[in-house]
Amino acid sequence: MRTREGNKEQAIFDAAIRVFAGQGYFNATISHIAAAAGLATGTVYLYFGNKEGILLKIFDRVWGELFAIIERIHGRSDLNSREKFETIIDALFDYFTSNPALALVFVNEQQHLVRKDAAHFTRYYDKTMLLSETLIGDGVRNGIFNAFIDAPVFSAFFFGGLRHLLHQWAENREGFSLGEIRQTMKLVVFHGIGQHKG
Amino acid sequence: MRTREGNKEQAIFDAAIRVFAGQGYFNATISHIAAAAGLATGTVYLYFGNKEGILLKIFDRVWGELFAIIERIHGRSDLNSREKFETIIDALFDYFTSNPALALVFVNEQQHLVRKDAAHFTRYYDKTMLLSETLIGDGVRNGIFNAFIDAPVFSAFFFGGLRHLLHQWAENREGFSLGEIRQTMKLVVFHGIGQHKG
Amino acid sequence: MRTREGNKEQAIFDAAIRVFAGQGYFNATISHIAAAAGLATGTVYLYFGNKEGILLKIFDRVWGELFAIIERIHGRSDLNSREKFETIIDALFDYFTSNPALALVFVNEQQHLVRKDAAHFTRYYDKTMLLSETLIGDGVRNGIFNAFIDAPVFSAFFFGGLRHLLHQWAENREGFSLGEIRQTMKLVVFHGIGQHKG
Amino acid sequence: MRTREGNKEQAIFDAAIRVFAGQGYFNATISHIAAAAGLATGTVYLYFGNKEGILLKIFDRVWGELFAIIERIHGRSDLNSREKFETIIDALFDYFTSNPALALVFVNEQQHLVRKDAAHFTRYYDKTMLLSETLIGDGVRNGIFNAFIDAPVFSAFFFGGLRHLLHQWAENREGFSLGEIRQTMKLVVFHGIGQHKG
DNA sequence: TATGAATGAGTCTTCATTCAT
DNA sequence: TATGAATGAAGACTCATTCAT
Repeated sequence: MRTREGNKEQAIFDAAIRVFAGQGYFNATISHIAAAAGLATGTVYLYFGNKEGILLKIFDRVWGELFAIIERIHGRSDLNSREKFETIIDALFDYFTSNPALALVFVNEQQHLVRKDAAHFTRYYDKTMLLSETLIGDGVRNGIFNAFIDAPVFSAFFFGGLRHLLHQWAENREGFSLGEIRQTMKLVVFHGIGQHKG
Repeated sequence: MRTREGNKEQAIFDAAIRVFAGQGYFNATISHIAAAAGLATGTVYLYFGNKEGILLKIFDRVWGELFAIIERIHGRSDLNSREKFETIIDALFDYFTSNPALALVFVNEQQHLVRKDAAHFTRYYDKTMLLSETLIGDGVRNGIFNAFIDAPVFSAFFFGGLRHLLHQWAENREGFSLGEIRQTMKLVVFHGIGQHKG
Repeated sequence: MRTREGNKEQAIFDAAIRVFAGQGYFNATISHIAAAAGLATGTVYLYFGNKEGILLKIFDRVWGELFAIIERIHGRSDLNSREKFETIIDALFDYFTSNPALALVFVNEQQHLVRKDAAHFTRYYDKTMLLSETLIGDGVRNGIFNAFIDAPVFSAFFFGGLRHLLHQWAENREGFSLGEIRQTMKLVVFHGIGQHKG
Repeated sequence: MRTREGNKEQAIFDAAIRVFAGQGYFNATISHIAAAAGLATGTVYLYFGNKEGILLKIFDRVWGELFAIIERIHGRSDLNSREKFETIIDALFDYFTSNPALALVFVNEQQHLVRKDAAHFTRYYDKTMLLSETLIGDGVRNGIFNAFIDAPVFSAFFFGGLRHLLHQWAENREGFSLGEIRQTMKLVVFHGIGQHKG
């Protein structure tokens, strides 16, 4: 028989990320993805149930990995709350650094899946938010973070800001320095932009 | 719905916002929009060149108005930089408060237009970012803002955070209190989440 | 607006009968049917939900009309059981005489619908069989029909024979004389092929 | 299912009958048949040229065997015409009794092959009809059958009736008793349903 | 203008068939 | 032979857009 040489599923997966990133989920066609993977159209359906299934798998994998990363950092006892936040920022950027196209898909195409199966997709997001809120709560208790912060609102704000920066960077890697981004985020998140005398 | 006296363009405009917000630009059909406006399918094409044209006009109008608002606040001499930022936050939420559907369209569907005509669409965004950067620069010069802040990065972070909160609020107005959101944003942006003794 | 001129639904209906008769349901394509009706492919979907829907409507209409015909004859008090049977034979052939293609579809394509929705499609058949069985029961009671006949089996046998003759005639109208068919059926059904002396 | 020693062609043959009977020729897939035979998809093509070839072989075999059966009975000198007919009825039911699925395929799927290669497929049918007509001619000559019977029409009627009863029985073996069916067919065919006094 | 029926290009998806192993 | 992964042609169906009224 014709054995599976190489990893075609991975090839489709990668091609889909590139194509979705380049033209968006709705403008992308299966045929285009197949061609980008160097395969025939029908082959895609040997590995994925349908177009949406590809996107689904991308998000499942990314969210799964991101959540694992965050959870691991969250669980570390050698870091205080502030250091955890900073480590998370670094880890997230590290995750996407080698694959800007993936960042674009992650940032741009989630909405479609949420519409189709909100329950499935808010799960990861919700869990992540929860972790963030716990982290803030811990920080407040330890006197590291301000007690006046509304954790859910801050978490959403933080996630949105991070997401947008990721987007800007992925679209225009020359215009944005990753180092600058990480640094600024850490500073802003911790100190705000306000000048505090003393 | 019967259309009010010749205001068909507005009817289509409003219907499109509702439909785009509800199902997303790509899942929305012209016929559905027409029906939501109480008009026949073909009538839509008397007022808009094509489907994309509707989305385009929505964004042109929203960005135009948002930019005008921000510009006006930016120009006020009775406010210092911090107050300007806070006023802008309030103004933006005020703008969308009466029309959450518009917020959803604004937050979710811009990417499509950027893909089609990046030049057109980054113009408004870029101008807004510039204004924000100027504002920060002023604040730094006046000792109100920290000098270590990278203005472009902060502006993008701020925009992203704001956008996401807008999204969360629009999707789930019971779950998020606008007052809480505004308050938290102001605090976080200015003070950060870090606890500063003294 | 472009008003519905002629009866497009009927045109599609008729075209579908011709195409289904000519190549069979599965070999027929919507595009072919549309072309046969002098319309664009998409137009078919303005009048029928999908391909199966066309076949369904054909069968619903034919069965409805056939059943009405049979029921009417069954209800006549001026005919005895034998005359009713003979009148039914005539009426059925009359029904299809002007539309042999319809006969072919009726005879060849029912199986597909039965597979999809047996409940829906055995209803008509079952009702018809019931009518036939009642008719036979009446005839037996009146001493017109033999008491030894198993009504359900005979009814099915009769239906099958009729159906096949319809098929043969529709496929090869020169080879089979309708008059001969009707005459033979009546004789066979009533007298059998056995020679009875005396 | 493990294939028994090299009898793969038969395994495919049998599996195809089951699958065709269950879902119909057009809904059946080669992969499904292969799986039902416990073989790989490609293996099917080592034994059959293509999908249609499987159906073709089924019909060729069945028709060949049925024809042989009928011919043998037809040639017997120890039976008169009536007895031959009755023996044929019994033999046909005997043939399918052990394989209802085969009956369903035989009854439901012939039309497809006729469309593809009418010449090939009417041959068997025509030969069988001819035999039937000869048998009737003999009976008439011997005073056993009525002279007024149109032999071709009767033969077709008989074939159709038989086919349909076979179908009903194969689909619903509990509902129809084979004994009842045979008995009724013999009676109806010979005596008709009419009550003959004296 | 307004209508909504008609169009047909464009896509997803299936599956008979091929082919490298 | 046997396998089952790979192919790609074919077809159902959708929907933005057009157009006759």
